[in-house]
Amino acid sequence: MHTKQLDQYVGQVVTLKGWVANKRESKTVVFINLRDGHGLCQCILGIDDLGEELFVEAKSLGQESSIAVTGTVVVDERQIGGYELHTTDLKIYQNAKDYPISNKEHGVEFLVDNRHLWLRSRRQWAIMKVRNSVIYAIHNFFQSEDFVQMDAPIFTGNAAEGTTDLFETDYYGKPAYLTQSGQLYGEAMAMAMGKIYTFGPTFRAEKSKTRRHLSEFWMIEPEMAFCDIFENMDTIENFLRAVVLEVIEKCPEELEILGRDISKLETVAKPFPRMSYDEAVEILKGNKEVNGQNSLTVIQADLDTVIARQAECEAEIAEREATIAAGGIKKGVINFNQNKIDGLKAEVKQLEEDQRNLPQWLASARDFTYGQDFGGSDETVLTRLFDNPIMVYDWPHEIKAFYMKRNPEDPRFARGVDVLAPEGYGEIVGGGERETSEEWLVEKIQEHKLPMDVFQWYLDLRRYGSVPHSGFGLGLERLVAWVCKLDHVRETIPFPRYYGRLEP
RNA sequence: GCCUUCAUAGCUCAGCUGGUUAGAGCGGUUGACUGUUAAUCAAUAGGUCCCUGGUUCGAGUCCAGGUGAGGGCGCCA
Repeated sequence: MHTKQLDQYVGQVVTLKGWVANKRESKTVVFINLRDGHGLCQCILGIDDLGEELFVEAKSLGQESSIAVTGTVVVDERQIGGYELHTTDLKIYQNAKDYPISNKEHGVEFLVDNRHLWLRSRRQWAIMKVRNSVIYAIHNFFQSEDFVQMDAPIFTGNAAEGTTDLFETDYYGKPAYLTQSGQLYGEAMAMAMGKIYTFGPTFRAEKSKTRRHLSEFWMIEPEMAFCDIFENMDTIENFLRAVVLEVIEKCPEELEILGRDISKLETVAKPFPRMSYDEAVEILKGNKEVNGQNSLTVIQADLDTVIARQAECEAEIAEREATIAAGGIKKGVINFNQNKIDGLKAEVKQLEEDQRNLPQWLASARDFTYGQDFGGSDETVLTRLFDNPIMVYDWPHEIKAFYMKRNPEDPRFARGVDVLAPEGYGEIVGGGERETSEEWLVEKIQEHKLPMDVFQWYLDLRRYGSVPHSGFGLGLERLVAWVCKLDHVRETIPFPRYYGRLEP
């Protein structure tokens, strides 16, 4: 029995077990918002129903105390969830005191330090539910398409894309690395099973302090035999569309709590724009328009909007501060204004950040040198013109991994594809068609100065029944961050690991 | 690795061009009051102003170094 099942028990006596999310008390009645992991329910504890002794105990309950309440389920439209419990009995498992996370605002560091408790708050609950649905939808898609799920090893002796940024461990006296990608193993498995996908943790020792990097994250890597880059792009598009639409359908309440504008996600039903690297560079540099819009002027306009908004915020702060300073108003009104001011000041800080970054991004896009990889800011500038994920393919082969297949019609390019999410979320998928020629692969391994001996088993795949094959890697946390429209990927995983963070 | 912003009460923040006794709200405690929704009202406790050194008659405030954190770049998913 939990709070999401109350609709089946209207008028009946039930017992709910959970935690005190919030409490308001008076002389003869205590209101408790009970949180049980499924939802919330307001419980009314009256002195006449409980008796003097229990009522006094109820009054003393601190936030996050664990309790069981028994009472009658009553419909009440005003309440979260639509029901409330007229309580007649109370069992206290523990009366918790001094719970550190209040219902007020907190800073990032404090919240992450208290991640084990922060997970209980409503927003975090919603994110974890969305993450769960995303994971379920991913399995659902691949299983229904006859992919076999496989687990790639986490200890590896080789490095798919070079040895930098790897976590080294001691493996019976030899160096071993925590996996950066299961792809090479996925390729081997695809030759056995036809279509496979991995779903596992990945480790990168990048010293990145940005809102889209983690040291430990979860990656989904499908690999398909007899599949070229264009079929690969079809799969990516169908896959992302299926996952996002399923999450929208299953998590309306969670997305509502997060304040997510669903219409911005529903666009995935439309085709994803596809463009070559060459075309993307032209758009990025402002030489080519998209739907009559130029990337550079749009970003400049964004900057102007930011400046205007900051002026608005500062005017409102001054106005509210004057209201408080004038005096003669109730404490509640002061609090209300003070909270608004706090919120506005946080927004101003963000806007100031934007004002420092946007001009840099603009310059970076304008001065982009053909042949380079796109940086984080370039991705943001480029995707600003689209309302759907975009797919960029045919990259200069020099900047792509050694296993990427050359375009047979134009060997300057490798058949890689990056999927860039809208709303500034950047690269969520990287993939491509794999090189099939042993000779070209050997050449590339030497070019990248990688140790040939650890790739012998991989080269075997080209010696025994080599076929065209493709695959991609999806970063789970970046996908969840986009679906939820979060500021930072660290909120998408229960216990984030990123540069400088190992606890809790 | 580079650039940038910041560090004041348990939490979120204010503290002006340096000035003697360190401020608010929330949270805690006590009381009042109320079908309340981050309730409200009153009282009350709570501080090594991150650390070290410097300038000064005087430093939370200025300077240098350190430590920790936020963000951006590079790299990536």
